[in-house]
Amino acid sequence: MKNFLRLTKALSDVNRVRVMKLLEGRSLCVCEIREVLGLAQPTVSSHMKILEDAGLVSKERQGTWMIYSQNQETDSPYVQTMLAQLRGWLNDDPELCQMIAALPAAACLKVATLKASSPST
Amino acid sequence: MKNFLRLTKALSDVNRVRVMKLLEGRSLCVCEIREVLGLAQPTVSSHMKILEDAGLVSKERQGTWMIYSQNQETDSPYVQTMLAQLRGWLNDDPELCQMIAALPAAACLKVATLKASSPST
DNA sequence: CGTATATATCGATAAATATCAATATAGAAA
DNA sequence: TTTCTATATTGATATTTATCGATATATACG
Repeated sequence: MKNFLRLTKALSDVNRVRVMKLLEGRSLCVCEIREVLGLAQPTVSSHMKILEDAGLVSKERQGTWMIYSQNQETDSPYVQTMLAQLRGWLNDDPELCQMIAALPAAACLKVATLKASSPST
Repeated sequence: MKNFLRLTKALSDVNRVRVMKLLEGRSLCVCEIREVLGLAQPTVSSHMKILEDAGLVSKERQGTWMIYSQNQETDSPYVQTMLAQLRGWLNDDPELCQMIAALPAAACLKVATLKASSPST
């Protein structure tokens, strides 16, 4: 029950649902999420911690950036089901469409990838 | 988005989730729910209104009782999916099992049914 | 009609939550 | 090391929410 409630509570805030839908497109760093949602950075970090505790997202450090992704490798049936269902839901939400369109073309990620695959080593 | 959040918020309270699981067994009146959950009657009415607004339950008056049921006839895909999934979830939750066991054998409903099908008319 | 029972609504209060400013931490680069 | 950038944590505040007592409503029964 506790895990189930962690999941439903995580998905009961509009900004956290937006994050989950944005993460369907690609992984995002905190600064990108902050930009798109128009929230303060600590607020975003707080939301991401709640999503992580619910098992909905995983994170990976890339230099100073913390890259958040949908946690597809979860072993929670609740999370598995909700991630799959969410993918088919809310796809015509106008505000969400606007946010996805406003997402820059992976500014942080591009740099991070460039650095990771840099031929300098 | 608004409807989706109504659903997740409705399912983000432990007592409301308990109600939904209890309603899998049979319909319940407010007084039965109050008894099993150990909450005050206005609290239960408040919870049931939230579940109803989310589309998760329907109600039917039978005399002075208000009988609540799972809203299987919903046209919301969110609700349809969650009702179906919930049925397979939390079935080994010890507290829930205890509550289901503690449910009297449809005291209110029996009387209501007796009256409804009474041969006195 | 008045009484009794079940439920809904109202009003107040306590707990939980979302938010942000300030600060701390961690890694990268000079 | 020092500095810079990105993120996390802390502390305070405002909003939301869960809860209950008191009251209102609605139905059944006499």
